Formats: sequence, C-alpha cells, structure tokens
Amino acid sequence: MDVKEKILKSALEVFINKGYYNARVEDIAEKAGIAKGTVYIYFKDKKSLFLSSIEYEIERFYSELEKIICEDIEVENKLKKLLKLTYDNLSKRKKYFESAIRLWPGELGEEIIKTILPHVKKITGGIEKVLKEGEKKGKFRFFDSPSSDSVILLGIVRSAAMSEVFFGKKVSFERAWKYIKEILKIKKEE
Amino acid sequence: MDVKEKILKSALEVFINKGYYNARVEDIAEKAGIAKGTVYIYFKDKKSLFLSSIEYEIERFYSELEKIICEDIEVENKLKKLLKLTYDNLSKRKKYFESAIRLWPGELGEEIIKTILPHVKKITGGIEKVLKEGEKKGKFRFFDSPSSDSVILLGIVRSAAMSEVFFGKKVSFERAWKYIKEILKIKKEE
DNA sequence: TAATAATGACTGAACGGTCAGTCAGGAGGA
DNA sequence: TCCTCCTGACTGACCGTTCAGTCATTATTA
Repeated sequence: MDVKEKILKSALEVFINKGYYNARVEDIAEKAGIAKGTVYIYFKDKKSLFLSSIEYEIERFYSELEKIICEDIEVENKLKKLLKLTYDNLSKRKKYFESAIRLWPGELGEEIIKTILPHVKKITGGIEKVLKEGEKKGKFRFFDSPSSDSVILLGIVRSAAMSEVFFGKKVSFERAWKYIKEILKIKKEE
Repeated sequence: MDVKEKILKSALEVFINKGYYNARVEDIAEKAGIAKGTVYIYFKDKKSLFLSSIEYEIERFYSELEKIICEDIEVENKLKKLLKLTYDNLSKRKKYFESAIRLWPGELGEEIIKTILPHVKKITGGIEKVLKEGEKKGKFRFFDSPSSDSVILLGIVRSAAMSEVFFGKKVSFERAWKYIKEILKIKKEE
C-alpha cells in the first residue's frame, strides 16, 4: 500500500476513535508506521488530512452501494440491501455518533459540507435511482417524490441504527424496514 | 438573572457557534460580562460547564414540549405541534449540525450520553405519551409500538429539518408530516 | 472590618507545523 | 566490481502559540 493511502486509513481510524481535536497528527503517523513530518509531505495540514480522510471513507461506502445498485435482482430486495448496508455501516460506526450534540470545529463546518456534499449526493442519488426503478416496474410507488422519499428513508434507517445510542432503545433494521414498506406500499420481499 | 444562569446561557451560545474546542472559556466569560476566573467559582472546569449547558438547553426544550403535551386540544394537532416544535428547534440550530461527521471529543463521548440520556428519554417519553393518548381515543394507530414509533417519527422530523444541510435539498415540515400521517393512519388534522 | 465575590496576570502543558539533517538506493565513473 | 556522489523521501527535535486553570490581589457587601 502506498504511503498516502496508509496515512488516510490511519487518519480515519484515529479521527473516528478520538475525534478531530483529540487526534494528534503524531498518533496518526505512528499508526501508519511513519514519522510526523512525513504526513506533511502528503497533506498540507491537519485540516486537509481530515477532509481527505472523510472523502476517502464516503467514496469507499459509495462504491459498496454502487455494487448493489448494479446487481440484477428484484428491485424490492435491492432497496432493502441498500438500506441494510447503510444501517450496518452506521451501526458499526456508533462511536461516531455517541454524542447527540455536535462539537465539530466551527471554522471547519462549512468546509466539511462543501467537501462532502457532492459525495453524499451520490448516495441519495443512488437511492433515488432504485426508487425510480421500482416505480417504473410497478413494484412500489413514490410516496412524495424520489428526492424527498430518499431523504426520509435515510432518516428512518439512521434513527433506527442510532436509536440505542441516542434514545437508549434498540430498533432493529427489520423493524425500520417495516415502516419503509408501509410508506412505499411494498407488498412482498425477502 | 443570577450569575450562574448568565454563564450557562452564554456558554450555550458560544459552544453552539464555535464548537467545544474552539469555545474559549474567556469568550464565554466575556459574553456573560464577567471575568474568566468567575466561571471557575461556579463550575469545576470547562467540561462540566459544557455538560451543564447542554442539560440546561434540553430541559428548556422539554418544558416547551410539556406545555404542548398538557394542552387540551385534539390529539392529532397535539402530535403535530409537538413535532413541529422539534422541527423548528432543529432548524434553528442548524449550525449544530453543519457537519455530517461528528467531531466531538472522544473522552467526553460517554459522559455526554450518560448526562443527556435521561433528558432525551423524557422527550421520547413525551411523544410516546401523546401516541398512547391518540391510540386510546381511536384517532390513530401504533404502527409498531409507541416506543419504536417515537424513535422513527423523531428520525423523520430530524432528517427533514436537517436535509438542506446534509443532502442539499429542503424538506419542509408539512412534507415530513405527510409521511407521519401515512404511518399512523391519521385521517384529518389541524 | 470581616467575609465574600470577582478579577485578570500568570503558568505550564499540549500540540501543530517546520526544517536541518540522515541515509537508502540509484547513477556514473574508474 | 567497487567506490563515490547525488537525490529526495523521511525523520524528529524544536519552536511558537494557544489556552485551561490558578491564585494573589482588589472590590463589594453586610
């Protein structure tokens, strides 16, 4: 693995476990098996390393989603797999979300949004695509529009995945899926 | 207003605008019109000031919710008002949520959860109460159970309120409410 | 005047970023 | 083949800054 990628992987891990401000650049370097100075050869500063590591992770996630989108299976199952993957990814990353209140660095806020919005849009775009596919095939309906529906579906999946942390009660994926079936009027699936 | 409360209010404002790590205790003191040292008379350290300010805010929000819960109005409208208040509060606090990725301080994570979970539970508990009231009066059904339903409803409202920031497309409260009416099979309201 | 409250200059630790120095390995010459 | 020179990726000690928390001093109140 080349050095840059090794740094990105380590950075992601350390940022997730410690949060931006508690992650020392030296921790990241150590985990990558290099010296601190080397990090600054590949990345301008801590901030840009952080943004790059987030982009790296979202793209990795999106490539998993895309594989499902391209599978040749029943569209109901495709949607379910898509959302299940999202649920699992969120659950796995619970540590990200331990806090209900955001403590991100103010000066980074806008930049993060600007950096990751295009990547996030690819994800909602992927879900919209599957919704449209299902509608065209008459397998389910839009409740409102693919665009709103995808936002709401992701909201349901996210709140289920996070419910244990935020509300102290677990909501399984299967239960979340029941709500979604109701909204999209999906009759059967498995 | 007594000094302690003035500090809490200022702290909340500064923490929201700057995030935990960029909020200097001196900023908070300045905003409250006192000197930094005074803060340490009322609060052990920055961390406990932070936790107290969060508690203070959630309790303020809950007292607003409670007022609605106790109102003597149609239960459908009560639920709608409750969720609208939540939506508005989240929208107002968009700055909180500008970042899709959490950057909270690792060492604080668990403590935050421990501190705010009881308060958050009061909020979901309030919604559950209204759901039960509506079910008893035959105005709507539980889709799954008051407990899961409240998590999912909050998830829908939250994702709608945050959609502009996270997904770059606005989902109004009225639209979110449509989904909720569908799930709870609410026929009429307002 | 005594007690209590408030102040803000100061301290020490933490950490991002720098840069002079190291050295493995490649090129070139004998 | 062996030796020398060169390159640039990598290192890590160091610097400068920031800021939470302290405490001797001052102000206020009873």
